[in-house]
Amino acid sequence: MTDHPHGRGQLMADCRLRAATDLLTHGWDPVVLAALRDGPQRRHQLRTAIGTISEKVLTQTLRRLTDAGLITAQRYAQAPPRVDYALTALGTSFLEGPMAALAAWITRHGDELLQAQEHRIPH
Amino acid sequence: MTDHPHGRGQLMADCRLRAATDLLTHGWDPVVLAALRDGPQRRHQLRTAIGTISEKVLTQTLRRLTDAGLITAQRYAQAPPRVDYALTALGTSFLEGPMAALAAWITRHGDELLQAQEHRIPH
DNA sequence: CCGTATCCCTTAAGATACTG
DNA sequence: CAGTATCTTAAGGGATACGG
Repeated sequence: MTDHPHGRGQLMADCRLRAATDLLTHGWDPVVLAALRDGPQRRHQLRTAIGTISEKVLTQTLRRLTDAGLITAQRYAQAPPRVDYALTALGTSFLEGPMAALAAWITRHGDELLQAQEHRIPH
Repeated sequence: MTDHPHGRGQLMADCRLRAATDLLTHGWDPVVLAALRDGPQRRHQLRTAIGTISEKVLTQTLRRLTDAGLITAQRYAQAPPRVDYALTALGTSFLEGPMAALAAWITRHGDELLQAQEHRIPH
């Protein structure tokens, strides 16, 4: 879903809307953003805080969020190297806007959602 | 990302949060939900309204949203068959809550998002 | 410590032909 | 018209070993 050779029809033809929804189609993006909520984190701090993310996926996620302008990568020229990741203003607004709305919706309707899925008959 | 044999760490360990974010990891889900915004639609109406969704994917999406309890499938015993898809109260609340928040965020910050991605150097 | 490079598996998604 | 079946491609994700 990263590239769009097809488009998703006129309803979401707006490139901006696609770009934003893509921030959520990558399941780890919200996790990493949430992990940065309380201030900058070094890479391995993120890794341990999140717990089960792989090296590769963490790298991809950080790069994608950096490219999108939601986080910054502050690099210190040291040995051993050190990199601090932090939310940008854009990232913070995304966290406090859409993601907060999602979290709020879950606290209200999450039970219904889970309940419905329990009734699923495993084909 | 449909199943979760791994979990996403303690930050998002809450199953309800995962269930909700999964509604957005399937890129077509928001599109179909948005297409139902103005009332019930028959299957082929959705197909033409959306434009580029394939038969299979439309079926999968409708089934997933139905299972999640966000939409209903009203079946009429006719020949030729007729099925009306409509938002449930849960689906409407999802549309008016998280998705509206996302749309609102885009109108404010979408430009910054696109601008950042333009500066991406294609590896 | 911060990443990269591989290898492998799973799945979203597209295209098309076909059934009730 | 609604939906299934089948095949194919591309990409996400996991694990681990290696490099700067």
